[in-house]
Amino acid sequence: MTQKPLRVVPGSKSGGAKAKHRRISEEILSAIEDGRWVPGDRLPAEDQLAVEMKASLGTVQRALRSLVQMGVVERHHGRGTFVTGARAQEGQLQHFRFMAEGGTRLLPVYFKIVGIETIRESGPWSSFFGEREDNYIHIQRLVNVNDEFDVFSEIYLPASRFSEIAGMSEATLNGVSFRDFLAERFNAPTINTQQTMACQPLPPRVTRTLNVPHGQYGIVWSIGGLSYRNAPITWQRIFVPPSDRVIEIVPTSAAEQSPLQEVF
Amino acid sequence: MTQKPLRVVPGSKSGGAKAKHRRISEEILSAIEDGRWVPGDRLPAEDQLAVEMKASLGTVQRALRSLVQMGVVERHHGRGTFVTGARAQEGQLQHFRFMAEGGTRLLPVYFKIVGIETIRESGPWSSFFGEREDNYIHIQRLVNVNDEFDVFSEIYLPASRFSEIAGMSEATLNGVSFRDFLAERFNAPTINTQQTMACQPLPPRVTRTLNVPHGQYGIVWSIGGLSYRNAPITWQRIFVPPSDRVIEIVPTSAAEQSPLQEVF
DNA sequence: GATATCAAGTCCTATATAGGAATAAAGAGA
DNA sequence: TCTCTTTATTCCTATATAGGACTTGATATC
Repeated sequence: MTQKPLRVVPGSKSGGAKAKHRRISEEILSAIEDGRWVPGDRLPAEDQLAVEMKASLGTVQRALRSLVQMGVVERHHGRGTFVTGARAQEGQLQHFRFMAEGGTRLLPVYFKIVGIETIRESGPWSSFFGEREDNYIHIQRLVNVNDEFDVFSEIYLPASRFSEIAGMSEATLNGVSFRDFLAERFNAPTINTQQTMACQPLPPRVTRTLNVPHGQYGIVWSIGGLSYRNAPITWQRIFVPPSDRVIEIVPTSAAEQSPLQEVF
Repeated sequence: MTQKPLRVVPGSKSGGAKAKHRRISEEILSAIEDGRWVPGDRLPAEDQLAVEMKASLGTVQRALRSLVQMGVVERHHGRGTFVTGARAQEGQLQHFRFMAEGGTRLLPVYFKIVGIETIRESGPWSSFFGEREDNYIHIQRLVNVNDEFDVFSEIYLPASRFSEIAGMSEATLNGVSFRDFLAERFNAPTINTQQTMACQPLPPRVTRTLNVPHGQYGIVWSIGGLSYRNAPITWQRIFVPPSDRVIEIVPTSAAEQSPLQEVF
């Protein structure tokens, strides 16, 4: 009796063989993840990459376009291809911005650290980071917006990866953007986020710090920060008390969600 | 004396001549905007498009990839290229989702219209739509989440474009997703959004409808819906009273902000 | 009638090649 | 010294071509 031919499941990517342009993208991405290239570095020219990768020019170009799309590299006509640095948004938080109601001008913000500690408690952050992690650095900050109103921000970092931070002084950390800081010092850029929101009573430590009535309602906004390949790196929570100030939600991806006419 | 050669400003796209692949993208996009192709339609095959557009296959493919990126078309191996329909997310609002705290399951929602009127007042919506529009259809809805808690939603539509809706009965409009409805009936898909948020006292008509105490604080969430080429089509505002329920923020772009491994 | 095979249509990947355009640095000329 | 020109490097666009892979429907076979 003859061997019955294998019936290939429709829709399956036969064998999981990845396209070459994709393999190249991943290879370059891995190199960046590993720190073989760091933000600001120039990659080899595309024709040279083509030789190294044993691919044609067009294939390498396509791979690089994917990385541009992801916000991992930037390309400049005539200059080269560069690993994207965490570009600091002057005086702004990174996942959202403040503006006056109806206005267009962004409002400047200032941070002040009100507490750093290492904790073992679990909470929403532990399910975000997964079960392997059990020590967290917990940093609480007071965020002032345009000298007018305050927001409370707290960040949870896995202690194993960022242990150096636990030893830093408040003076060192004051005023820094953690998004930039982690990207530059730890090669852990935030590429994407997971966000949830609710209107709830603010916890006592927050109402005390913000100097609003005990039990005041506010927006409780949780932001999980993900890096390359969706690896979790930060979990933060923002407490926003009532105010006229309106928060503009910015895109969650580093690949600056370009206006449509720029997508091409 | 000889004519001084024109000094070209560095960085200028000499003459504004657009790349061919981009011109093709825009041509197809225009056809879709004009309704020459409607959601679900299959576009001509890529090699046929190449002939029509007097371009090579690779160029057409690149143009089509841009449109996929924008969420305007979908391509299926072996089947064809299709204009993206507004895919209904069963029982879910379109700009955000509800889930229980810490849970992963999305909660179903139900709409009930509590008021339709045509108004002339101006407000945040008028600056969003621009000054030319002065009549708006104002639709207020009660949104029930999982039989457990309620949210208030209101939508402002420019009356000139959507006048038919003003004449529709509540029965017709009850339960529909306006995002899908506008996409299908008016060829006005929401491609992108502008969002702002604040914690503020809920207005009386909202507290009455939601049956919460007068003056209760809540999240006031404004969402401006934009279509192709960032043309404004809807302005809506969601009032979220306090609750344990946590809202998951979904990406604002129709181009399903794919997880990183799918970007390639 | 059910199943297997085949063929056409379509998208997907990849290559080799050509010339254009932006940038930066080296060199020529006043 | 300053300005202009040239050159090398680099990215950008576009073409023509080849073969592979998925889907669908028609055809042949049992």
